[in-house]
Amino acid sequence: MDVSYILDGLNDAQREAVAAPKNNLLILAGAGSGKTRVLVHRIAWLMEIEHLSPASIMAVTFTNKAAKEMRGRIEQMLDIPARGMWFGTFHGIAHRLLRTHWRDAQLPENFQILDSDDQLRIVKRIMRELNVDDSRWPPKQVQSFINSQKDEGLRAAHLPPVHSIYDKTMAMLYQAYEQQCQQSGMVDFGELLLRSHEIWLNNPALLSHYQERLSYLLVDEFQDTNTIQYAWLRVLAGDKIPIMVVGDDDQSIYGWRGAKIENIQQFQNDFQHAQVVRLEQNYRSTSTILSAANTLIANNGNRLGKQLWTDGNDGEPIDLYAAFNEQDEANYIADRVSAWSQNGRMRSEAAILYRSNAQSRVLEESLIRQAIPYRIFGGLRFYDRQEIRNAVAYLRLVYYRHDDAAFERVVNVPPRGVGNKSVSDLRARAREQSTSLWQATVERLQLGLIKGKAATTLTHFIDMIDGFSIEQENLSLSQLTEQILAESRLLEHHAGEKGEKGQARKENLLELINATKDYEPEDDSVSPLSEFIAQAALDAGERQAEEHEDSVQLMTLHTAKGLEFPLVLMAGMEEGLFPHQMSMEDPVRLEEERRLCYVGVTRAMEQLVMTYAEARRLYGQEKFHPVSRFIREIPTDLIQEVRLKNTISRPVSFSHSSSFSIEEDAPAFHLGQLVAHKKFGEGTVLNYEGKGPHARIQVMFPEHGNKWLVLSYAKLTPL
DNA sequence: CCCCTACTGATCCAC
DNA sequence: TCAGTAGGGG
Repeated sequence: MDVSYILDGLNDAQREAVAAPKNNLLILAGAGSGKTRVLVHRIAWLMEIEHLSPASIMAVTFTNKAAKEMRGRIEQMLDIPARGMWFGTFHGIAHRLLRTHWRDAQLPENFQILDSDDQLRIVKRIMRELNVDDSRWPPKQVQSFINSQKDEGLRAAHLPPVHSIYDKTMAMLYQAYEQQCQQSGMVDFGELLLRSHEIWLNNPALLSHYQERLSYLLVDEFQDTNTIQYAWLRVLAGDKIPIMVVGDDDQSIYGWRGAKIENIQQFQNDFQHAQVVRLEQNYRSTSTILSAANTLIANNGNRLGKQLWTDGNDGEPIDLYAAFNEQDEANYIADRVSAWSQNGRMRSEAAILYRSNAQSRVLEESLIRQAIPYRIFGGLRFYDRQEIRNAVAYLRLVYYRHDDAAFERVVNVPPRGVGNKSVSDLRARAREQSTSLWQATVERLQLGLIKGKAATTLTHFIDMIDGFSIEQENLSLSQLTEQILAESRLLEHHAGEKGEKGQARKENLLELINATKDYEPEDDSVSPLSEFIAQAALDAGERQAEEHEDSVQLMTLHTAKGLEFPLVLMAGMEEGLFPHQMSMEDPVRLEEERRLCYVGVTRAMEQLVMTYAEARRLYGQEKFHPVSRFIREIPTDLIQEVRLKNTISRPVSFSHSSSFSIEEDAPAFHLGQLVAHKKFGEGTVLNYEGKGPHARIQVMFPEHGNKWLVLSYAKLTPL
C-alpha cells in the first residue's frame, strides 16, 4: 500500500511522531510547528498502517472548534466520513458516556446539562433557602469554589476537614448544591467529568469494555488539562490503551482555570515508556520574531525545553512604539493598520492583541475615527446571550418538563404577569413535595390553589408548552423553534427592545433558527431536539454575525492562541497591565504571564509591533507605568524604536487643562527643540506634561531611546 | 413591571 | 472611569 501521502511533506520530527510505534507518545509541539498536521497524519497512519478501526480511536480536544477542524481534516485526507470515531471535547465525550450509561451513573435518562448561568441561579437559590447572606458570600465566589473543587476532582464529601468559617460555609453550600443537582437530575460541566470518571472507577467491567474497544487515545493541548481531566485519561488508558498527547508547556496559559502545567511534566512518569518527540522547526515566523520569543521564554524556569528555529529569513525588526498615552497608542496602531492596507495587504491579516478586554475601547475609537473596519473576536458566547438562552429554555421545557432552571427562566419571559411572589410560592411547594416546578404548577392549578391573573396565565403557559410538544411530532426542529418564537412572542419581545439591541437580538434569534437546521431528523435514534439542547450547552457556537468586509482582528492574547497573522500588534506593554497587576507578585503566575507574552509574539508571521503608553488612564486615574519587563527581556538588537516624524504634534486629547502652555511651564523648551543631557547626550523634545515641580518632558535620545524626564531633576540644557 | 439612581468593583474564559 | 446590577418609586 502506498503510504507516501501520509508521510510526504513532513519534516523528520513530524515523521517520527506520525510513524511512531503504537506506544505512549509525548509530542512537544512548539508554536507554529505543524501540530495539527501531525495529529491528523498520525490518525491517518493508525488507520491505514496499523489498521485501527475508526471506532477504536478517540481524539480529545478542548474546544468544539478544534474537534470539528480535526474531523474535517481527517475526512478530507482519507476521503471517508470519520464515522464512529470518538472526536470531541472532554466534556462532549463525557456527556456521551453518561448518556449511554445513565443508569450506572445514577442519573435520570434525560438528565440536563447546567451551564454556568444556570449554575449561578441554583447557587443563589440554595443560598436563599439556607439563609446565607449573599453580601458576605458572593454567589459568584461560591460558584467558583464549587467549580474549582470539581476541577480538582473533589466532591463535597472529599473535602478535608476545615475550620475557618469561610471553608465551612463553602463546604456546606457545595454539599447542598450537590444534593440539589442530584435530586433534580442536573449535571454541570465539572460533574460530567467527575461522574464519568467515577463510573469507570466503580465499575471495572464497564471500564474494561472501553479499554477493549479503544485502541488509541490522542489528546490535543495537553498542557491545558486540569486534575480531573488528567485522572480521567489515566483511568481510561490504564496500562491498556496507548496514548499520544500533544502540547507545549510554554503555551500553558490557563492555570487560572485549573489547568496544571505539571501534567505535561508528569506524563513520562505516569505513562510508561513514553517516547518524546520535539517539534521545533517553525513554519510561521521570521527568525527575528523567533529569536525574540526564544530569549523571552528562556526567562522561565522548569521548562521541558525547546528551541524554535526556522530556515526562513530574518524579516523585519520588531517595532516598539512608546506612546504618550493610550489615545496616542491607539492612533499609532490604527495608523499602522492603515499603512498596511494601503500597501495592498488585507486588513484581516492584521491582529491587535491586548491583555484585558477593557483595552479594546480606546483602540476601537481610533479605528472608527479612521474608518478602519474591525472585528472583535471572542466576547460573549452565542449561546450565552440572553435572548438565545431564553429560546433554548423553551426548547428545554418542551423536551423535559421538569427542567426547573428552564422553567424559572422563561415562566415570565416575555412578561406575562407571573410575579416573584407566584414563583417563590411554587418553589416552596415544589421543595415540600420534592417535585419539579412544572409538576407543582400543574397540581396547584388542578386543585384550584392558584388565584387570579396568575392562574390564567400559568394555565396558558402550561398549555402552550404542552401544545409545542404535540406539534413537535409533525415539525422539524427549525419549524418547532420558529413556532415557539412566534407563539410565545419571544421574538417580538426581544425585537421590541429599545435601541440597536432589539435589532441585534432579533437577528440572533433568527440565526438560532438557522442553527437548528443542522439538526433535522436523521436515521439516528436520538432526537434532534435533545441533540441540539446538549450542544447549546456544550458548544460556544462560533456564530458571531460574520462580517464579510475585510477587517482587522481585535482580541485578547488568550483568544489569539492557536491563530497566526502576518502582522501582529501587541498593545499595552506596560508593567501592571502586562504582566497584569494581579499576577506580578507571585512568581508562578508571573511565569504564566510570560508564557502569554510568548504566545502573543509567536502569533506573528512577518511583522511584530509592540506599543506601550507612558501614561494611561486606568479606573479613572492617570497612571505612569514603566515599560513591560517582557520588552526588556527581548534582545535590543531585534527591536527598533519607532521615531516620530519630524512634525511633532501633541494629541489634542492629551492636554490636562486648557490653560496649559509651553511658556509657563517650560519656558526654555519647545517641541522639537534640541537639548543636551549629561548622561544621555543630545536629544529632541517630543512631548511634555504636568505642571510645576511635576512637569515631565519626553526626549528622544538617538543613543538611548525615548525618555520621560522630570524637568526639575533632569538638568537639561537647551541647544 | 419598568425605569431611574446609587453602588460596586475591576485579568484571562472553554465546556 | 464606567459598566453592570440591585433596589426603590412611579
